[in-house]
Parts: sequence; C-alpha cells; structure tokens
Amino acid sequence: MRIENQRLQDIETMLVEHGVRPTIHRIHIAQYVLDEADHPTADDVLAWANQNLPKVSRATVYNTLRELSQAGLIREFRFPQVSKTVYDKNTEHHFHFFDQASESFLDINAESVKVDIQLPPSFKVNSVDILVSGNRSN
Amino acid sequence: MRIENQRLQDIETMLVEHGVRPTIHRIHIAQYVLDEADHPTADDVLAWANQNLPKVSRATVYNTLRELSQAGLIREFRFPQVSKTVYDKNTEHHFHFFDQASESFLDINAESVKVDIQLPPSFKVNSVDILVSGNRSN
DNA sequence: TACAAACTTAGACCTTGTCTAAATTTGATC
DNA sequence: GATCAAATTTAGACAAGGTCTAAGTTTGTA
Repeated sequence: MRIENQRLQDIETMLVEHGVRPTIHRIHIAQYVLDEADHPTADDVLAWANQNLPKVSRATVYNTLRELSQAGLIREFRFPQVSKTVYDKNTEHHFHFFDQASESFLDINAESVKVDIQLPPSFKVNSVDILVSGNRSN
Repeated sequence: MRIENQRLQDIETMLVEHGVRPTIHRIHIAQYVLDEADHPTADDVLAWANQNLPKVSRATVYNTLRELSQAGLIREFRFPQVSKTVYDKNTEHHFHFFDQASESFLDINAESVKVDIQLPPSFKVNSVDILVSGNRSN
C-alpha cells in the first residue's frame, strides 16, 4: 500500500532504519503511539485502531507494540498501580509520576532525580526503577 | 480447635490484638508467612497450605492474606518484574532489591536509600516506590 | 506473475485474582 | 454441652490482561 501522508512516510523510514518491516498496521500504530497517545495501554491502542483502521486484531496490537519496543522506538513499562502494561514514546532513561486522581502517568526526567543506595558489594545493580505517586493539583 | 503449639498461640493472640478473628486457617497461614516464607506469593502460600493443612481453598488464601495485610501484620507488594502479588512480613517502610538470577526479592531498609526528586510545586507526593534490580553474587 | 517468508487473524487458552451461593465453623448464650 | 445467627470457607464460575496456534493474507524478491 502506498502511504501518502508525509508523517507516515517518515515513520515508515524510521521503522526500516530500526529493522522493523513497515507494514501498514505497524506504521499506523507507531504513528498513534509516537504522536498522539500518552502512555497508552494495549487496550488503548486497540480501541484507537478499531476506530481508525479497517481491521486490527488484538494479537497484532500486542505483536506490534512488542516489535516497536524491541526495536527501541518505544518502551514498555509495568507499574504496581496498574495491572496493564503501559507503552511510552519516551525512550530516554526516566522515571514516572503516577497521578492517583486521574490514574495517569507523567514522565520525570532522570536529571530531576538523585538517588544514592547503599548496598553490600555483592549486590550488582543493573537498574533502578522509581515511581512517585501522588496528586497533581491543576 | 485447640492450638497446642506455643508459637501458634502467640500468633492467635497477635491476630486478636489486630482485630482479626483467629480461625485455624488464619493462624496457620499467618504462621507460615511470618515465620517461614520469604516474600511468598499467594500461590506459594496455597502450595504450602495444600501440603501442610487439611484443606484450604484458593479464596481463603487470598482472603486471609488480604485480612493480614489490612490488619497491618504483613504487606502486599506488586512489582513490574513479577506478575503476582508478593507478601512481605516486613511492615516497616522499606524498598526492594530484585535478584534477577533467582527472581527473588530482598529487603533494602529505608535508611540505606537517599532520594531527592525535584518536582514542580503542583505535584504532591504521597509515596515513592523504588525497586533495584540486579544480581547478587554468592 | 509466482512463491516462500513474514505477517495478521479469530479464537482458544493461560494466569492471576475475584465473586457467588451453599456449606461449615465460630463463639456467645442458654 | 446444645443452639443459632454471624462469620468464614468452599468449589467453581467468572474476569482481566495477555499469549499461542493454525489458517489465511500480504509482502517483496525474482
């Protein structure tokens, strides 16, 4: 299928550059997750696809989100507060704030956070996940 | 049912003091989680119960773990790494280290961790969850 | 245009946990 | 002890989130 829209063409290029075959489904889902959505779940993506694309199965949504994650175009996050996997267009190292009122996530960039954890030398640290929960007043 | 064992009697007392009716199931499950288990999941507790108690249903395990949590005798934790709820006898404020090799959790006491997070004043923080992942050599 | 490889589909299936109605246990009272 | 309402426990149905599979469709190279 020929993609007309310039942004979609850019995304097609981006997929190819990241080693992902640019199928129609992948291009559109990538466009949604990268440009429109904010920390969507697979369900969010499926709901959007059902509204905006001819026909997309649940498996394709999951497969595509996984492909995009593995290609480094988006990231998968899971949080204690939410039982669904959340996808994030921000692929930089960062943390999250969970707004308990709206049950939504906001990025906290890594520079805003200073952590110092004292562990015995036998502990080799690979990653530190931080989730701040609270409320964001307006 | 009359409880002979001294430790079980102590746990019975503890339950009563925390406003939990001390049924046989609750006493034994509490004893397991408080004395023997290490960050068990509900499945772990159920497996232990099936081996060591006459008959315990899944619902009772879940109900009891929730009761004990609500009473403040144990704590519930959920982590991105594991899709199951984990129960912790440590009710103090603390963090966790996830040993990726053994897929097990270790407590990190709060004093070992210094965190400073810069957020705009509109963000009201209620809690900060930290999970350190890595490997524990030997 | 042909064809194998890659992708997508519908729906079955799995895991973790919750809910429900019926059966059992508990413990306060006689 | 026996009684009885309230609390607890049970088996199994159900739900949510996600994975798997076999068959059908699309892709892209030749």
